[in-house]
Formats: sequence, structure tokens, C-alpha cells
Amino acid sequence: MITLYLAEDQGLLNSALSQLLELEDDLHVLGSSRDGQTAWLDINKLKPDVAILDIEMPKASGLDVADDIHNANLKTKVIILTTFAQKAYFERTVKAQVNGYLLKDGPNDELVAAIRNVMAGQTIYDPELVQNMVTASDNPLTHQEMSVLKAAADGQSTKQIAESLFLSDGTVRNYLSAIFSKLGVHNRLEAVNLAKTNKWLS
Amino acid sequence: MITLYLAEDQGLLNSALSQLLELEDDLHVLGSSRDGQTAWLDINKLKPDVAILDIEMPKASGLDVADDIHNANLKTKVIILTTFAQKAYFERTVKAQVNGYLLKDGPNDELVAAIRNVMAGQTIYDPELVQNMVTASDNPLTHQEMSVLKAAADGQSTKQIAESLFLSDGTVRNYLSAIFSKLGVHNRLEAVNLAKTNKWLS
DNA sequence: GGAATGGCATGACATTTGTCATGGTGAATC
DNA sequence: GATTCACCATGACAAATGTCATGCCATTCC
Repeated sequence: MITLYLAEDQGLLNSALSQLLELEDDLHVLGSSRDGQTAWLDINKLKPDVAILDIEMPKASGLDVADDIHNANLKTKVIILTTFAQKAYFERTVKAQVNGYLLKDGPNDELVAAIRNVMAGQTIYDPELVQNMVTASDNPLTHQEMSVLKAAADGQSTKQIAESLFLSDGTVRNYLSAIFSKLGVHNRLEAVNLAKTNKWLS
Repeated sequence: MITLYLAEDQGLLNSALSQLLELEDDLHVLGSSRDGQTAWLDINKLKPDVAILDIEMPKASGLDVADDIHNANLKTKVIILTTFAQKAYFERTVKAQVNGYLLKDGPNDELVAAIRNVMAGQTIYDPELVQNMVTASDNPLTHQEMSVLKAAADGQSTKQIAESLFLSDGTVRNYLSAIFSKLGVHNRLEAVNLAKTNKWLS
């Protein structure tokens, strides 16, 4: 019998998956939650064999929870279940030593199969993700540039950004200019759009 | 026996719900799809009692499909199932004479109950949605202003927007200025952010 | 040690953006 | 028919934005 824990933000998917997984003879769902914080508390208490974690959740992301699990030396295996095949996510995934990375795109049989395979010691990565690994672009921006871009993404003016980062107006504009040149765009909106599609922000 | 059709973009939720609904004694899922176009073709052929439609789908939205169903005078009832309680969506929902509007936030029992109630002739609206109806703000922008804002949202410059809409530079800037004043903001990025959170774009 | 590199910081300059005053049109109201 | 109103359109002006040349400092690599 494989014991499971499910952390998934969206209520409908959470309840549907819980019930469906429970129907499998060799699987048992110990519990579920809809935010990262209670997920970690529950997992630390219940010590399931496998934790299925969404990335985008309130309070703490699935990757944060994966870190917690690893730092506490639990033998709980981790499967990340998410909507997007983003390189940015994947890099953190590897660092968090996750056992599986599945997209919400596939049917639920795929998830069930993945659970059994992970328990058998395998590591599962979605093929679409691997493909994106090659094509997707790395974030070329420095730490300061990211700070400026994040502020700009909120719609802040040069002056506001300068004040909050304790820089001069000119410096902020120069960072933005450097950002544009690195990203191959010519204004803030284009830069923000590009950063968002690559999930560099937030 | 109530016959169902399910149109849901996200593969995992689609397959999970199909299986779960099929388990109910009085429900039978005739088919499912992951885009609006095949959904409408299937529904027109299979004529289910109830169609459960996601809004955000490729090719045609759930609201488009609802319109099709109504225009063809099918007696298929429609339940819209979506992530957000957005006023913008809801207004189209009312026009499409939809029988139910549920959020993906609730557990699946809620969906099952809604299906039975809708078949009994009731109309179901999620409470959270009704609340948002009061608080949410209407889009105050004119048609031209929306055209300009959409172009601006892509990161286009004033000149590019002017060319694509056959206006002078000054006119485009004036539209943007009017937009800012209506929305109470002071630059394109803020305007675009606000429009996006209110789902006025796309 | 010297050269090259990458991140950080600034101000001068040209361009783009945002504001405002002005005017035209058609539809609704009196 | 006059008046109001909403929408559309433009250009002049001021302010914000984007570009560029320049310099500092720490690290890395001959």
C-alpha cells in the first residue's frame, strides 16, 4: 500500500484527484491541502510515501515544500504537478531533488503510473518539459536589473523605482536600457511581457 | 439517467472529472473534449442533457459554445465551470442564457449537486460570483480606446499603434491619456496591469 | 602585476510619452 | 432648431523615458 499526500490549490481538482486516487487498490490518500504551509505541516506529521505537489499555491509553493521535505530528511518522495513546462521552475526542481515532474495536461492514469514508478525508484520527467529545457532561454539579467524590472512591472515610474532602490533616476534608466538591450526589446512593456512569458518575474 | 458532455482544457481535470462523474449511478458522460470547436460539434451530434463547459479553451471559449447551443435551440442545459469570478465573464454568461455558473474552487460534490439541480430546472450561480458582481468595476473604455490599449499591451510604440489603426501619433497619445484618466493611472504599464486584472483584455 | 571582464552607478542628450486645449461629428433630448 | 452629450481626432507643450559615453570597483585570467 502506497500512502499519498496531495497539495493542490484548485479545489475541484484537489477533491477529484483525492477521490480518484483513493479508488486505486494499492493507493491511500492520507490527506490533502490547498496551500503550501499546511501541506508541509501535514506531510511532516503524516510522513506519506509520496507527496504530490502543485507549484503555484498560496503561502508556500510546491517547490518550497519540496525543499522542506528534503531538508528534514524525510524519505517521502516528491512528485511536482504543474500547468507549465517552464525552464525556470525546472531548475529549482532539480535543486530540490524532486522525484517526478508531471504536467496537468496528461490524463490521470499518467499520474497513477508515475506514483508507482517513483515508488519503484524511478525518476519521471515529462517529455514536453525536457524539450522546453533545450529551447527555453535562461534569464540573463543581474540581480539589480531584476529588482528594477520587477518594480517597473508594477507600473512604477523611474522616479519611484529610483527612490525605492536608493538609486538616481539616471541609473534606473540605464538599468532598464541594459535590460532592453539584453532582451532585444525597446520599452518597459515589451520587457515585462517577455519576462512574464518566461516566468522570470514574481 | 442524466447524460453529460464535458469540455475542459486541462487534461488532468478533464479525465479525472469524466471518470468521477461516470461513477455516479444517475449520470453518464457521453463524451469530452479539450477545445471549444470539437465540443460544439460533439454536443450538436450527441445532444446531452447537460454540457459542462470551461471558459478558457483553445479555438472557441465555453461562452461561445453556450451561444451555439442556444442558437441551435438544443434543449441541452449549460453549466459554466471556470477559475475566476469575473464580472466581465458573467455578463456574457447571462446573455448566453446559461443555467449554472460554478467556480473550480469548490469540491466535486458541488458540481454533481449542481448538475442534478440544473436538471430539476434550477439556475445555479456561485455565491462568490454574485458578490463580485457588486464590487467589480465595469469596463469604462470605448471601442477605440480598447483597440489602442490592446495594442499598447503588446508593447507597441505610439507610432506602431498609430500606423496599425490609421491614426496620427497625437490621437493615439490622446486616447492613452483618456484611458489613464478614466482608470486613474499615469502610464501604459499601470493601465495594462489594471485591465488585465479586470480581464478586459484579450 | 597588468589586462580583460562583468556588475554597478551617473549625467548629458535625443526621443518618446503623457497632458491639455481645441474642434468636428452624430445621436438623443428638450 | 438648439442644446447637450459621447465619441473621435489633432497638434503644441511639458515631462518621462531610452540611449550612450564615461567611470569605479572587484574578480578572473593570463
